[in-house]
Amino acid sequence: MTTSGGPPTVETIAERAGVSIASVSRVLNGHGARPNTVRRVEQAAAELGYVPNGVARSLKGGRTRQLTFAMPDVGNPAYVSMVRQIQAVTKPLGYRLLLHSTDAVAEDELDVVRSLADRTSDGLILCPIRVTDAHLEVLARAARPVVVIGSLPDAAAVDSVRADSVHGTALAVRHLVERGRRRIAFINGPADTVPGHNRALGYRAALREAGLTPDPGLTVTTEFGIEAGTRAAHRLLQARPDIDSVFCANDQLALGAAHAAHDRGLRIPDDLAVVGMDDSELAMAGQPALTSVDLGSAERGRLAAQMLVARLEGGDHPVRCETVPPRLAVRASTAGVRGAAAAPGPATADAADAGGRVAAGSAS
Amino acid sequence: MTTSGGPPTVETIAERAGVSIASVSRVLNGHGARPNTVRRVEQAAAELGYVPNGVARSLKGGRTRQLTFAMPDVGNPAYVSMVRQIQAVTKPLGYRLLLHSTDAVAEDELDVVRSLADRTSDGLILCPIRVTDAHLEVLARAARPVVVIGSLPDAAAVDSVRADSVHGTALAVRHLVERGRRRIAFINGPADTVPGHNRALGYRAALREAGLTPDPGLTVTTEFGIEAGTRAAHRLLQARPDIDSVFCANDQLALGAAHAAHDRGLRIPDDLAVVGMDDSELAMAGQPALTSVDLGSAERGRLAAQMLVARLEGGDHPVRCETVPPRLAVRASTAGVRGAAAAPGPATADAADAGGRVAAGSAS
DNA sequence: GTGAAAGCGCTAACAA
DNA sequence: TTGTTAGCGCTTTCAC
Repeated sequence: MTTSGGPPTVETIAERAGVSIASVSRVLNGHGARPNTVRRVEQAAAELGYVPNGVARSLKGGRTRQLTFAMPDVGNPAYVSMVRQIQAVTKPLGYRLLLHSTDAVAEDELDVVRSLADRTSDGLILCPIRVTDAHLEVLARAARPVVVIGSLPDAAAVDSVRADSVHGTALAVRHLVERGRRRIAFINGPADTVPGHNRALGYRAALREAGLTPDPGLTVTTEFGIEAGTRAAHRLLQARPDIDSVFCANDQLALGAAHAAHDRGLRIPDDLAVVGMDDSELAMAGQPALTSVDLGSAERGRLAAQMLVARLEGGDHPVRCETVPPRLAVRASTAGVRGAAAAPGPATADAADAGGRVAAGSAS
Repeated sequence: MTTSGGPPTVETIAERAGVSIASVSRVLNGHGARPNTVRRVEQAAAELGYVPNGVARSLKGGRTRQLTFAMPDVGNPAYVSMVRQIQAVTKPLGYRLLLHSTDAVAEDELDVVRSLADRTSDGLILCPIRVTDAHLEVLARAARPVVVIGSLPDAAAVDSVRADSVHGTALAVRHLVERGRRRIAFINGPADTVPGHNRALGYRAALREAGLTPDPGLTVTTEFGIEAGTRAAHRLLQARPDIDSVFCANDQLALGAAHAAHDRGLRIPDDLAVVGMDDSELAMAGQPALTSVDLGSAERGRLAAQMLVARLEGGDHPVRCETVPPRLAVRASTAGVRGAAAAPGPATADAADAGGRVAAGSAS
């Protein structure tokens, strides 16, 4: 059965053009042929509306030109901005992007890495919520290149891009101190994660650096989410009405905290300064607009994509580990006590500018 | 060359287990074999850490178990909630999800449909910004099942799920009228799209229904975005300080408008009531929380996924076209003139409750 | 129940 | 330059 009912294949074209399938393949891949052959093949292909079967091609070539991105939550703006940057890097190179939402379930993350063995994807960018020993084990045996967005032990032979939440947090605290705040509360996300732990470290370190004594009663831990932020802030303001500012582990929490403050009749920033984290669109949505620490989600996504592509297309090279420095976007929610609005465009300062030593060792 | 250096294949296992590759395949697919054979094959597979090559499987079977979702913008919360629902439906069925951000470029959308011919994906959910004749032509020849999220001519033989922006808009306007507002402005998104056009229709119709005369000076058209909303609202409030409420074509615009109102010293809702659209997380982020029309992004995503799966797995069935009714989430930004806060949980009302006739003909 | 062999659609090595 | 042919790894007849 030569020309059957299905979609056209190289064989269909070969028959129609009166050449062999090898010639068809050559012409279609630009591997040179006699002008006359080229013309006939191209015409036949056009007439039949031929599109090469990508699966067959992949089977032969061993590459699918598909990349996978696995992150905890599609809904989180920080990950969405990673998706956007990854697309920006890989799409022009002809890669398709497979999306995986792990809902922060570790077993799901492991499965994604394991499934690289099915040859369905050429590489993976993994954004785990927490790296366990099981992760390291599975990553070591990964069938395809993987780039991790997050902190890995130095021993792990895996490319990675990390944020620096220690210094990011410090950036926020220092900024509040500079604006004259002294009783700086902290609404942290889940503490049993690497970033959560590092933010707590950065917070305490920056307070001490400023000559302030960390007060355990000023730290609250909760899940991420606007409503969670509202509840946490109410609890905090109830127990400690003396605080003059609050730093939140992401913009959702900060927005929730701002709501709570308004409910209690507090003015922002006069009575309470608020700082968020991630510098997502939500920060602009605040009333007033929120100062926010940008941990470089977009930059991390871009770097990870570039590293993965380099691993796939470049030759072998040593394991890379990049750390993206945090930046502070200053807005009206931390304006000086005089209540003056911040400059129109958000002022930014990277960790170094703000007096930070971006120590690679303690980075996360 | 039998057992080479690459990853294990059916042949590797066959050798190790001392059986034929056919038996390996049968055992691995649960097609019955002698207990002893089963045991030996399973053991060999386990020892080798065998994972079937998905590409080879697809080539043979003609299905990739991959689905594609193409939408205008990964960053838009409305599409993100579609992604989440699509995942929820398809992941348990063993499908992977390919994501495509078309940036609202029509040619990109067409390419996605055309590329179905490469057999790399089993089906597509397409969310076009505007359906042109070229779309219809390409859709008619699609190599794989497609479900469109959006409005299609009745003649198109393509499954589709549509929102009802006409009635969604009317819901918002009626609600404002009920709350005693009379000078209701409208900040619309790009007007040269089907939804943009329909929102304009719904706005005017609802005003007339309430006995109010649409005033062209009260409608402003702009791009989507928080800052665009702020600028549009400033323009509006400058030219027409008499307005008592504003309806915005999405939550970003509404948030921007709320900012502008605050800047001008207007109180929400007392001086200006604000209604958004999409009922995204941004609505909760407003100060006060924004009343918002939910056009059912999540529901549309879920339905589209179910329709696609039905098309792929069920037998043939007639073309389906579902319309998702809008809902109104009432929050503090439209509280009554007395300034009382809305009930804690958002009250919702579907189009029918609010007195609408959900006419299929005019739906979009 | 099991094995040999065909073939999914393509690319590339080899011959002519 | 062109055609013949051998696989890529898998599933599935078809004999035995």
